[in-house]
Amino acid sequence: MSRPLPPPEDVPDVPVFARHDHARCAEGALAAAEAMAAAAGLRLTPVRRRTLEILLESHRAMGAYEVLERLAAEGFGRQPPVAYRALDFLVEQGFAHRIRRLNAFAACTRPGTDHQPVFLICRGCNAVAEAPGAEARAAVEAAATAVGFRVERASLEAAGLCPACAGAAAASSDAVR
Amino acid sequence: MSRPLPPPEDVPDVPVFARHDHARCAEGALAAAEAMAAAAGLRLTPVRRRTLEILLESHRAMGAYEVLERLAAEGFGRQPPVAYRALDFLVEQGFAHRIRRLNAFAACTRPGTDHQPVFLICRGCNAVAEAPGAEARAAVEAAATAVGFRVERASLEAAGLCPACAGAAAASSDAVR
DNA sequence: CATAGAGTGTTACTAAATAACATGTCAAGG
DNA sequence: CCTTGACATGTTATTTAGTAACACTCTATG
Repeated sequence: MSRPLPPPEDVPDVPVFARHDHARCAEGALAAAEAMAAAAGLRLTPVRRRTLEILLESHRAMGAYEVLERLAAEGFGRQPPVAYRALDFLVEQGFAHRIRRLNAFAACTRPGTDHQPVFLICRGCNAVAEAPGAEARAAVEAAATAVGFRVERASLEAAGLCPACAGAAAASSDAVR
Repeated sequence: MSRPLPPPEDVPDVPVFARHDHARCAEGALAAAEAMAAAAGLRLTPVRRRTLEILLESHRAMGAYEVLERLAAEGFGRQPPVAYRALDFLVEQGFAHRIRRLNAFAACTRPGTDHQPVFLICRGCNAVAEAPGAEARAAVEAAATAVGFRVERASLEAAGLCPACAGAAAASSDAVR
């Protein structure tokens, strides 16, 4: 059974690129995922839960094999499907995202809130943030509709520099001058 | 040497999802690539040229290994770097695009024209079309700027159904009724 | 308490990508 | 003319991603 339930509205909009209380941020996301899974009658089993926790440790995207290594070290299965199944579950439920540019996965920073983010991938520190994507998605939709294409899914990913890394880059190029 | 040159303006805007004279479409793209490479002092060598021709045969995205198989059969090298190097060259020069969602490559339908397309990937026929992406990119840029992120590159990819496949799907679901 | 379905684990394999190194080609400068 | 260096092509070998297929276990339900 999987009865639809309004998502919790108390998930704070965490500014990933800003300093923040990460422990609290991760706990919140985990709690939200737990609540949603329970409400939907889905099982956030040990592997799945642990996988989410691992992703939540940082705001980086992690490869499936990197996750697998961690899981294996903690006594879970050591074969690829173990990681892929857990990750696929998390992605399906919206607790994590697949970052196609990196062939990797990142925890969702706002689980439960209905969002279609643009992913911002910093090439300096590898952080992945989610920016509101409604406008961008509307524009993609419009461009597609204009040629008769029916969009089912869209991935909007931007690579570049986060504020901190851009600042650092500017500072070091100053130093050279 | 690599002097910048204004791109040729005579590349027709081919509607990939519409019926079109594909031989002419492919020839045009190849000619444009040749002209651009010559103008920029770059070498469109046999492997590179052949790789582009292979991609141009269809409007599908092809995996590097699929391309490699073809190249090997024609007497070129049979190891992955052969294909990857040619493909990377084509992508760098804007003669082809990397489709991240598919881990694959597609020939550019409008080489030389300065474009930042949205890719439309049909799950029915695997065709990949390019739709104008200026608005969508502006929206992504705006969303990024709002959180202080500096965008360097963005991939905008939509998966769904092209007009023909959407029509076919509708027809078959009619048939069931 | 039987049993179907979901979940977890395995083996085995295919596909994608890159590192590191050897060889060939060709144009520019001595 | 011949050397030299840059670029291109080829190789071997390895890493990283992803999936198919099958066996076992647990658990909710009739």
